[in-house]
Amino acid sequence: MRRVRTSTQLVDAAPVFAALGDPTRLRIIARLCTSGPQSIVRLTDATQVTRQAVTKHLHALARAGVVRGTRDGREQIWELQPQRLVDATRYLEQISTQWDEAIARLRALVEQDDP
Amino acid sequence: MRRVRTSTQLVDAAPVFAALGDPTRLRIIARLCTSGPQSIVRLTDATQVTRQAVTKHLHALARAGVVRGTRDGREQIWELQPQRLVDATRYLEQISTQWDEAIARLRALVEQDDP
DNA sequence: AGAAAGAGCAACTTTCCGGTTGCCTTTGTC
DNA sequence: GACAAAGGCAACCGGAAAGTTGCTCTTTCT
Repeated sequence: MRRVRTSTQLVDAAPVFAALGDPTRLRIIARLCTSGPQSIVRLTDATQVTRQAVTKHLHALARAGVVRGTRDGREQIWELQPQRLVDATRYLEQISTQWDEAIARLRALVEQDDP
Repeated sequence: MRRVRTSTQLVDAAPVFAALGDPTRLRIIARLCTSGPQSIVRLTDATQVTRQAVTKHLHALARAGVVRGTRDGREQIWELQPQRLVDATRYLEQISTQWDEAIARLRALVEQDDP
């Protein structure tokens, strides 16, 4: 089974960025990574929306693989799953690198024509 | 004028991630950074949607500061504006770092209680 | 045992988003 | 000047997404 690498990367990256593209979700993530794993109610008072809204956001983040939830008694504990974030970082770095190279080529071309 | 740094960063970061959270837009960005600045029609045949759809996406990207367009004759040339992407990368790195530190603190706590 | 805390499920509303179609303006070229 | 190429503008549509409210269920605590 052959796969085109760049295309696969691209399709994989979009949902992660989409998951990060909401201020409430970003706030949840920030809270999760400063204060560690915690329950929904604790996460809720970090935001300004309902508990159910936070629940939906957590499921969205879980669908993107950014977060993981485990049951503990009557509480559901959510924790960060940083691998996908690292992947996203790599992807952005790669884009910046490619762009820098393109600019370098362009500059070389210009200087060659007009030294 | 005083500003809360983390909050400002958070609010600024969300629109950039939202802009990156669409496969078609990611494809446009990839095309822009491999093949350099180019017009809408050239960008359109890198995707599988209409020219107007591409135009909308470009405006969305411009609103997020990821891309910039200049008029040249009857063509509109769009080019990447990598600063925001670099900012986004920094933000993700910072989150990962904070998370690692939180994990380290947690581990230290556990080993202290149960050596 | 009974109350309260934590959470899940479902329905509903409102707004936004991706995409298309249709038409008009500007610019370049023969 | 006529025609084609590039693009802007506006209306429209279907679906997703964010958020709320209301109810139920399980677990814990007293």
